Amino acid sequence: MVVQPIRDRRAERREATRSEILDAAWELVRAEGLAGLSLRDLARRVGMQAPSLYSYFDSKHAIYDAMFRQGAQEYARGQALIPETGDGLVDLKVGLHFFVGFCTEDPARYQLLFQRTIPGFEPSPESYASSVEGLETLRARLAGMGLDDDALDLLTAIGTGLTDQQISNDPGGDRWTRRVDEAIEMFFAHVSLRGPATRRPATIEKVGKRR
Amino acid sequence: MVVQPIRDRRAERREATRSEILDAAWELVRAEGLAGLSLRDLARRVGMQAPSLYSYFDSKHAIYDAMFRQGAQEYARGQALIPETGDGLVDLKVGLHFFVGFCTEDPARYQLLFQRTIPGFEPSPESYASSVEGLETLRARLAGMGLDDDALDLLTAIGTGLTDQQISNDPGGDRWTRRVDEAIEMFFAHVSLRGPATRRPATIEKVGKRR
DNA sequence: GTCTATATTTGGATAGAC
DNA sequence: GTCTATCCAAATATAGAC
Repeated sequence: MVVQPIRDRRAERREATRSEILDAAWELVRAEGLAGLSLRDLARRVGMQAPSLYSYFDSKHAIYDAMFRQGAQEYARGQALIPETGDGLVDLKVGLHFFVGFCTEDPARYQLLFQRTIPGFEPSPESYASSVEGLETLRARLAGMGLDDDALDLLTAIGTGLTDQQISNDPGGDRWTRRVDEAIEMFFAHVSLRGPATRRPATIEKVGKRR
Repeated sequence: MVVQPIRDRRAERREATRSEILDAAWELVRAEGLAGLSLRDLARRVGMQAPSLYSYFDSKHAIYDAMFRQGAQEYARGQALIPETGDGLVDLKVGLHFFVGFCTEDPARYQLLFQRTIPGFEPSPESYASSVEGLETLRARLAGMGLDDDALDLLTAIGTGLTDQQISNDPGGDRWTRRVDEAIEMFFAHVSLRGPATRRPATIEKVGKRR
């Protein structure tokens, strides 16, 4: 028989309020941009005065950290839920649709998780661990298809490239997201060509101009 | 015989100071991040007090705008200087090396030109025109190779993807920049396959999770 | 053109009453 | 736990003397 642990109503209440604050914070950054999060505005949204927030979070960075953690967990959970068919091409397409969709549906979250543009903010080790989880799931799946870390790097570049162009140059549209399938076909054909032992063609030297 | 225009020494001096201020602004954003540009710091770097800057620029945004214009002109000039061999594969490689090199050598400039993360800042029409120039050059070159705007969009996604991953996850390194050649080979093989009239395979539906 | 002085706003954070 | 009051710092921008 399972012993019911004693409920701590105070702790439950506190958690509920924390969660409410975080929800409001997400709303705010979606509207004002990630850097536009201010404690005054945030407090007003939940019907508090700014100093009251300090009963729930030690600092503004602590709020960012909790948001980072939430976002990373959402990503890892979504990633884990992607069905696998065994057909590499199909699985890659579904996977990239998930990634690009996840990022473009909330650019502020994308910025927080993948771009790190908040000056002075670094996720705590625990929060960072959550973010590694999603990438590891992806790495394992690719490995199952016989693809190594080099292929992973190329794939993530394609994913962030489509995402970034979509967000920067056609927000709310689908000028780049609609090319996910084509991009995966291109990638798939490419990695299908090279076996385990491959030599790379000669490299062109970098042509750059200094200011 | 060419008539020498009368030199306006005052205007020359003024232009020199403007230029000096902009140089200092670039140094500052490279060190502190694009959003970290403050008029106090900037003034101190050129031996002025903050209000004196208003003799040269109407506002902080005007400084960003001048920087945007400079960056766009550098990009357009560099783009125009890229030699063409007529060998499509080689030309694409050289072109992407230029783009990725240009972006990664100065992430703050990349952010200003291509990502638009400064809240409230939009380049003036004249400055924006400079930025379109570079992209148009690229478009024309691709057209010369028989590649349309769809191919252009895919190529820019690859370029910004490699750039973004490099800057975000391996700053100063070459984990992604060293894959430029491979990425172009992948892209080239892909666009070589489809002729002018091509049908795309069936599309996989988007799999997304809402928060 | 450059300065000092200042207005104005806004931000994060703390002290202490209740 | 929540509030008022306040501190402190930093930012852009303006006014006016020199």
